[in-house]
Amino acid sequence: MNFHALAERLLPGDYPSPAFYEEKYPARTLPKGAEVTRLAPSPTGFIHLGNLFAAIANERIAHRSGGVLYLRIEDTDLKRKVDGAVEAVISALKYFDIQFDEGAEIGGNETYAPWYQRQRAEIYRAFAKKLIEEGRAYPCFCTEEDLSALRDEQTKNKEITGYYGKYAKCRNLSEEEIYKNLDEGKPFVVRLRSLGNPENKIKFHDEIKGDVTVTENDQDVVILKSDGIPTYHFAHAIDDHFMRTTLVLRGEEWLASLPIHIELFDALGFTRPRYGHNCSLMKQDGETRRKLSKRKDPELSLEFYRKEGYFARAVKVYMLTLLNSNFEEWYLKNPDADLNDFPFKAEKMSKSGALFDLDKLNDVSKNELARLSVEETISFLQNWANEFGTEKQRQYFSDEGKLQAVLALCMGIGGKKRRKDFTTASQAMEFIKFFFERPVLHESYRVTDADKRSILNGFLSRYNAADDAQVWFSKVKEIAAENGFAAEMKDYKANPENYKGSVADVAEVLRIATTGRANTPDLWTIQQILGEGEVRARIQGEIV
RNA sequence: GGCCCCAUGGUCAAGCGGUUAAGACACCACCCUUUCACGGUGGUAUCAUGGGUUCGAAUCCCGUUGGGGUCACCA
Repeated sequence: MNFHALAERLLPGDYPSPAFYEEKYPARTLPKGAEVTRLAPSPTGFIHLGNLFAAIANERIAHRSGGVLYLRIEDTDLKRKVDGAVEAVISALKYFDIQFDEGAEIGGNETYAPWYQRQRAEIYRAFAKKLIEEGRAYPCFCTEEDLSALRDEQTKNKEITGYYGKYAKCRNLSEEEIYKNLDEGKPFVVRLRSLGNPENKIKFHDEIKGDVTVTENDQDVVILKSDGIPTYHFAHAIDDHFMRTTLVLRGEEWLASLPIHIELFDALGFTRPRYGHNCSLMKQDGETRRKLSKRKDPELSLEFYRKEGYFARAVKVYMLTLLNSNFEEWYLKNPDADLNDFPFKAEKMSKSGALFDLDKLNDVSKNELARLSVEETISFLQNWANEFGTEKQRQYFSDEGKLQAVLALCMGIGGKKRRKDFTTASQAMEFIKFFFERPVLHESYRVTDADKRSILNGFLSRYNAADDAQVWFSKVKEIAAENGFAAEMKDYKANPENYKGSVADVAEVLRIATTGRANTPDLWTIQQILGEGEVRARIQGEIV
């Protein structure tokens, strides 16, 4: 068979030689040990926690080593394209401080452009043509029906499915048959002529999983689809070679196709990059757990976390604790260090998939938010409110002095210990709501209606906003004594049967009347912030 | 089903042949306290299973079980 003639018929025209491309996309000059990693999403525009998880790992490894992180868009499948998706990916990741050095819509080092695979069609065809010329690839005229019939038959016979060996019908088509099909205008794909034998095992070192054994590939995989666009596998080999990726860090769902990639790199005469296959983030789904899925878990989209108002750094810290098991310990020891100073290591990544734990994220969030100053908190809350808050919430920011006082109280500024009441912006806004809006729903009082009125009236007759906290509380004690409640906690604890309750119960009545809630930060301070008129009005409103 | 990966408390996990099997989250109790939050002290709870190897196994080997992934002209 004249492979050159066939190649010319299949992919007519002159294509540059491999040497040309080797020169066009030269090896990078980078310091020793520097890693070139990449993110290569398809442009669906949807990113979830799992993507962020992988993105952080790639970013850290590139930048810790003084290397490069680039963004390549795998748009070989037209069905997946969504407008504005690339910008959405970039901005979502930027929110978590993940910056690309080069790539689609970013630019940077133009040497390795373009970063959209559709714009790289020529190079894929050049190498496909070369493989055809070498007899390592061939046209296949099988239709989708042929293929699914084949699959059905193989399934029925309990054989391995796929296009391989004796099942690869078009593999040994005669020259006449090929040209006849071509003359008839039949569409074709280009398949790799696999030389592998699944009996052979390949020992392979994975940067995360360690030594793994994989089976040699024997599938004649499609490398060029009928529209002349490469499949992922082929594009991966070409792009990661010519973009000079040193470390391919990707999800472990790719481990199964690693044999294909190994054979492709060999067939093309490229040196393989190193690989690390990271486990995916899992989600509890009923009795079992499964990989996060963009279809099934919309609540795990990054957008969800922005809407809830999770603090970006908190999400990142949590991801880091899952990513590198020694991160948490390091962070405890170096609470003030830059996160980027953490010595991130691929080999410290877990081999088994971690269950996403919202409790833990919330705990991290509380701690992170408790590190902020009042000013930082205001700007964090305001950014959130401007985008996701209600009109009323945005008005909280109009009286900045009041807001500062509220936050200082709720965050425990000035006290010995910071409070940790805030987990997200939306929750914090809800938490401080009663300072700005009269509570509509009050928690139920636990004293009798008569006691409630008596306590509230007793407070109103004594209340003076000029009182300091001590005087104020001594008045509360008076009210307690007057109504048959113990003024001193220790008296109550000693003889609970002698009292209706304690001063704590009295304070609770005042707290609910003032804020609508049974649990709040210090009540005296709250009343100071609210002002005498507002306090009286609220309490009066509860005496009906 | 074939192939591959994985397996320490409810969750994330340390551990690399000898430990009372760390730590964090969650949970419980107590302390602090006018409530809550914070903080403090203590507690419940883990080596999937069966065989080896070894003086000695969570750690090494084999089987079993369980979980996950993958088997496209999608990535």
